[in-house]
Amino acid sequence: MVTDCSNCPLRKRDVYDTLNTDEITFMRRFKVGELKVDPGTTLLMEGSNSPQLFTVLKGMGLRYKLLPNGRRQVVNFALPGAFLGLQAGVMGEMKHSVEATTPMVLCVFDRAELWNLFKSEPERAFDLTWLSAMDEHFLGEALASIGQMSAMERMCWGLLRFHARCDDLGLTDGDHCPFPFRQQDLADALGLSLVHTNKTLMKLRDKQILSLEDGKLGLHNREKMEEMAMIEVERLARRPLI
Amino acid sequence: MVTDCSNCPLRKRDVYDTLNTDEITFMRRFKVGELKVDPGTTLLMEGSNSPQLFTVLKGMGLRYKLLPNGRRQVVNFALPGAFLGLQAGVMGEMKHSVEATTPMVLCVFDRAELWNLFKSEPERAFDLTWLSAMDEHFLGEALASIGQMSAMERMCWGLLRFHARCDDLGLTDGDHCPFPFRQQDLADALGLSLVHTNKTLMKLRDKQILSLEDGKLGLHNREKMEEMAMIEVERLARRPLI
DNA sequence: CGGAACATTGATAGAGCTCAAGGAACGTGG
DNA sequence: CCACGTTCCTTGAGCTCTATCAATGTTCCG
Repeated sequence: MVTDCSNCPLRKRDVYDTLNTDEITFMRRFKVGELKVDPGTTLLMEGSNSPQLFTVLKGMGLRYKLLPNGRRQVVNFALPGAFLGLQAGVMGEMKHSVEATTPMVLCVFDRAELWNLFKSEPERAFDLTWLSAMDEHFLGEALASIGQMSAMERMCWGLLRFHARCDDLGLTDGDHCPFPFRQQDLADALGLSLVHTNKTLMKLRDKQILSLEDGKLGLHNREKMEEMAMIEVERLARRPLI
Repeated sequence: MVTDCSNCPLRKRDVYDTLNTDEITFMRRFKVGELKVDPGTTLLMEGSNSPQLFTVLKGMGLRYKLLPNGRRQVVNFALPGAFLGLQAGVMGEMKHSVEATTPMVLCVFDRAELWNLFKSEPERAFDLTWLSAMDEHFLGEALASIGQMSAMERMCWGLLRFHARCDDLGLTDGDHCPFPFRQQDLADALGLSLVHTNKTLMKLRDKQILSLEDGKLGLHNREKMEEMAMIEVERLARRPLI
């Protein structure tokens, strides 16, 4: 049973822009199907030129780059609402891979239609650029964190950001949000070793600042974390959804 | 004397797409003027909502983020052909600052016209998204380098990338290319301390791998550098120019 | 000449890495 | 139902890479 765009579960959230009838009609045509994948599935591969673009409907995944020396950099987390494959869409080649961490459900779009979107749906095209600029913003912030902050600061930054993103999506329950990733994934995202990631988490647990177990992350002292991460978590007014 | 779009000095380079007459007409209307600035001038400020967008015609600058603790992360170098201000254009706020390092000449565009560009010039809109995706690609690579590589590897990566970019623009002279930045800038770009940046450069100089003096960077053993940086420098076929 | 900006170099310390080992949870097959 | 392998988390020890501190050198300019 495929979800219809007019009934998109994501779009009901406040953070997402609403669409008029014509726009929904276009999206319905643009969408060619739905894809359900198991954990561990590679959705897009670095260097490949996928004929398909995706929007995450449910579940979580990882965007990452593999280095020739075997190391891995997690470039971002893929949460519901994320648009995957834009690089292949405009540049002809993915610059990172995307892998499912949990079971996922994705809207599938035909890449060949992307050009029509730019030609006949300038609002959607604008939204796409918005999403791209947003990804760029996030990457810039990640770069600044990894380049300039200590392990403890990075950890607070990363988990605060993740929690805030979940909050926008209505996935939080009080201080808690889902966190289906391994410590190794977190380490690869923050540019830390697994061991040091574990020890840093332990310190934060000992201080009752956070909890992380059974795939649940709990932030019990966000003020302290924001202080260490040197950020104030801004809440997004709205964001587009493709 | 303002450069006319039909006579754009950048567009003559092979790497840039060519435009037809209609497209040039639009660009001419989109372009509202030219700006010359001295070294040190801040072109765009993080958090601001600039009414203007720029394309770099001549000169070089830095894109950077300042952290509350006073540290700075250089997010990218701004070279001729770079489009500045897209974040403010689509998201309403710059997420990093841009500063001139050398004297610069910039094409100035009216941000209010950006929406018209999306509505009436889908090819240009597509190009804009291309540029945004390219920036995202670069940031992802930088993140992987800073997150996963040693100081020596990062240094080789950064300088190779910079040199290759200059090469695309025809700014190289044999192994040499301009490098008007301070070691502190390089340090802030690579997430290293100034002292360690200096020592790493010294090692590479001692090994005759590179030279860096009088604002000129020389790569004398690119093979070795590529080996350390774990990259192969790909040459871009073409890229759009706004 | 004095000061500012930038590059260079040595000494020291510490944050974070690697190596190594053990524990907990879980699924599979005998 | 238990043994065993696998995956992930945890912890200790030692070491190294890189940061920080401090000082000196160089160039340029007012």
